[in-house]
Amino acid sequence: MSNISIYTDKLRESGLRPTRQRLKICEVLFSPEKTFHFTINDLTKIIENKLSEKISLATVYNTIHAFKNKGYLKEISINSDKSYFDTNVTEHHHFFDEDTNELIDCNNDDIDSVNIKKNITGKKIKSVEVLIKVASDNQNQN
Amino acid sequence: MSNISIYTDKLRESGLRPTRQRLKICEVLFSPEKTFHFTINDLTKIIENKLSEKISLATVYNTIHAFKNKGYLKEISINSDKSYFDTNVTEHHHFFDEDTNELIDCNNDDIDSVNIKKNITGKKIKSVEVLIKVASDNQNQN
DNA sequence: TCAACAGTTTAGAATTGTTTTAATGTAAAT
DNA sequence: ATTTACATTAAAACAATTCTAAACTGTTGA
Ligand SMILES: [Mn+2]
Ligand SMILES: [Mn+2]
Ligand SMILES: [Zn+2]
Ligand SMILES: [Zn+2]
Repeated sequence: MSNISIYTDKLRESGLRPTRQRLKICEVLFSPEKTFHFTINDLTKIIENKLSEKISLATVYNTIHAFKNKGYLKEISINSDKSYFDTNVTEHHHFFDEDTNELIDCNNDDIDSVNIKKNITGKKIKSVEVLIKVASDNQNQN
Repeated sequence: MSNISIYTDKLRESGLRPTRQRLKICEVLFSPEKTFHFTINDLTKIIENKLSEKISLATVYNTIHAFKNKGYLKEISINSDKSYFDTNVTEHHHFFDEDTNELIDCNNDDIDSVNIKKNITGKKIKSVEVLIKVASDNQNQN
């Protein structure tokens, strides 16, 4: 499939030139039908498999940050160990499975929209997100 | 005030002996009327001011983790830079001010309780928390 | 055509928050 | 008192992320 022009557009929109490495990142991120969650390490490994060649961590970080700033990716903080990124850039909620450290999207019709009665003077709400931590029954609570 | 026996109890309950350093940590954490949010660095500085003496980071980390495991503190992840801790251990929601990097508690009557219609098979819900990111109007969205 | 430029890749170094280590010190139990 | 277990500490190790600077690549325009 010739998604390549889509990828070059996204890169240019993000202020980046389309290069071999960056196009491969795009392929991994934007060709799957389903959105997904990943860490920088996940992504780097996937790319090195597909590319059969090393890619520099600096390139991955740079590209991911540019996409995040442009709004083509979201960053999700679960614990402070490492960052998770999300190719689903719509505002949505998450389950986090503490047994497997896995993030699971929550469809908007799985949660009633959150009704906030308070506001901070002089501040605008930028996002409202719910995080539901789950674990198998016989598990020590976090 | 003689909160000291309260502090020693909390320490013992957490599996720790009461020492000068740990009692000072307790005083900073548990004597204020209002709950508050802090980072390890915040806390260490406060303690060193009150104590007029250095305290080892390792001691602070150990004590804070023991309290967290016992449920006397909560850990909150906002971004992956650093951990925030909360002396308010009830389940509650937060505003996060992106301009100042400040956490603000959300009273339970400021948000309708979140209604979750989906569940993950074999998993129990451990917590449900809402994070509302805010910023001053003329601000670039995260 | 090809030199000059702007932006890119990369390995490795630096930085930051956190955890571990191991030597020394202190509280508690006997 | 003596012994034991646990604490404190500075410093080292660690892991995620960011920065650096040298080599590289694609583009531009003389
Ligand atoms: Mn961050
Ligand atoms: Mn870190
Ligand atoms: Zn998601
Ligand atoms: Zn709070």
